[in-house]
Amino acid sequence: MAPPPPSPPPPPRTSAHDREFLRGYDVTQFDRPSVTVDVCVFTVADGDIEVVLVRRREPPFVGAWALPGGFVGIDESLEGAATRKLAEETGIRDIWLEQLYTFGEPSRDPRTRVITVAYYALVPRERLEGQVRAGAGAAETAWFRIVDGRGGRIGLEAREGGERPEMAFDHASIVETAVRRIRGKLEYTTIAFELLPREFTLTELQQVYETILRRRLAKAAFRRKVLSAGVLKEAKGTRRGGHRPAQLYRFVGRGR
Amino acid sequence: MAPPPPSPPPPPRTSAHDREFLRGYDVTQFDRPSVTVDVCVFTVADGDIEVVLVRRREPPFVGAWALPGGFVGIDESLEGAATRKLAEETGIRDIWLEQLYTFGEPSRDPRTRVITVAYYALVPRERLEGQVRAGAGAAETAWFRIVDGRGGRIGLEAREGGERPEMAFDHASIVETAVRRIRGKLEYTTIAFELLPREFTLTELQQVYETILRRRLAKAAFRRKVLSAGVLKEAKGTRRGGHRPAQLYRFVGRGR
DNA sequence: TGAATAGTGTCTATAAGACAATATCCC
DNA sequence: GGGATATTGTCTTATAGACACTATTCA
Repeated sequence: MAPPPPSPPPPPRTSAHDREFLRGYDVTQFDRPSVTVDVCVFTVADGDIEVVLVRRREPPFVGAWALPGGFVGIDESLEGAATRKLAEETGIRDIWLEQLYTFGEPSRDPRTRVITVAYYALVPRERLEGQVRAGAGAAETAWFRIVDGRGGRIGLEAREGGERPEMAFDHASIVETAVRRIRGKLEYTTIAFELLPREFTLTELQQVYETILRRRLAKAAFRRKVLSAGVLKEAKGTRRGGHRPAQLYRFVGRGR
Repeated sequence: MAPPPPSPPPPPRTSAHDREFLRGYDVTQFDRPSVTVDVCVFTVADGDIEVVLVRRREPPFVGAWALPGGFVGIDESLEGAATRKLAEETGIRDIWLEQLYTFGEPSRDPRTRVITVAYYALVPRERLEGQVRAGAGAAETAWFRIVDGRGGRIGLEAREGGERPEMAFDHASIVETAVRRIRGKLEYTTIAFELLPREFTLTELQQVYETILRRRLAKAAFRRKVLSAGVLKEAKGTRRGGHRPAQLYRFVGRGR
């Protein structure tokens, strides 16, 4: 092989010509959509997936349940906006967050054209005890169990009385997309660990998988597979509770 | 189980209160980012992945290579905008398209705050012969081979002389994200078939997999797996060429 | 000691990888 | 027939699922 020739220094990101153009650039020359973020925060509790919603106290959809979210600041990153709105409206902070999908049908918001970048978050149940409270723009926050309905639809569990909570905008569709994404990624990523505290037992891990996948897994095979993946490290103690104590593990990812 | 009570009719999507509010709603009360779409069109040719780029003839980044894309119309869906801009700038139309990710770092465009919703598309090589041409806003279009560089980076193949084509904005990062996504989804979806014509041989299918995954696959195992998946139907003819002719297949998905 | 859960061992069925044998075409 | 590729068969190895057995704690 011939040795590679020396590479020239990279050109500047903006040229002098560009800078001149930019001075005369008018951002108002096009009609622009508004951009929001919405966040689906999920946890696993007692064999169910749950999502946190806030009750709207401003139009549109006053009184309906919505995902925490809101407008993106002009100098704010998308993930930054998602983190900020989540903290403002629900008090939840310092959690794992990942972009889900961007929903932009022209009719999805009755006010005007609004494109929303949806995120999903997974959080251990314990982290939330006493932490969730209604903040700015939210009249109330609550957890809703996710259930699988007929026709493969995924939605909120019906209340006593049989009616399902009404969701604002296309947020029901966003939640459904998020649940499908999590189910898909569960098997080839390590997102399950985001739903568990720092230390956990293999049975607790298996319960997370069983809840999200909606089926029982064989215990022996599950343990073999998880342990051979080499992403867990034995922790010091055990979890005790009336029976044989269970070894605690910690997620360490590849290596270490 | 108790029989479910009759469910009340769903409430209207917007209430009278909402409508009154909307009459007075001022969309200009917030600073709004601009929103664009960008499209990564990939094909597989001669053992390489290739992406189509257009040379910019307007600032910023005049002369640099960019993904086909542009501003989203105020009443236009995101996918509609992606389809439209792709046709306008490259002449490519009627192809499979899927949303990739939304890039929104505040500094990613020197003009103003621009959030871009990126899409990726897969198209059979044959479909493009003579179809790709530079259109509105593009000085030139060209195909670039994708190569894996040191440190796990994915980028454009260097030209003769050793320099790599300069890409506008954060488009190099978008292309890299798209290639990773395709590599990941190849194994658990049927996107590979989007890269092949209506009828193809199993060897051609295997070559698509080998190109994208960058490794040789065992022929017997590959055939067993693909055929047992039940998504192919034998087509009428064979592909002839100096050797034993190969059976043609057609992708039919589940069932039929 | 018994109930309950943790953890391990074994057998079988299935799938993946390696390798080779056979089949069919064109020249 | 020879070259080249298509297609199938077989053997080995790895993995998943089912099932049962052992281990440990607390009441």
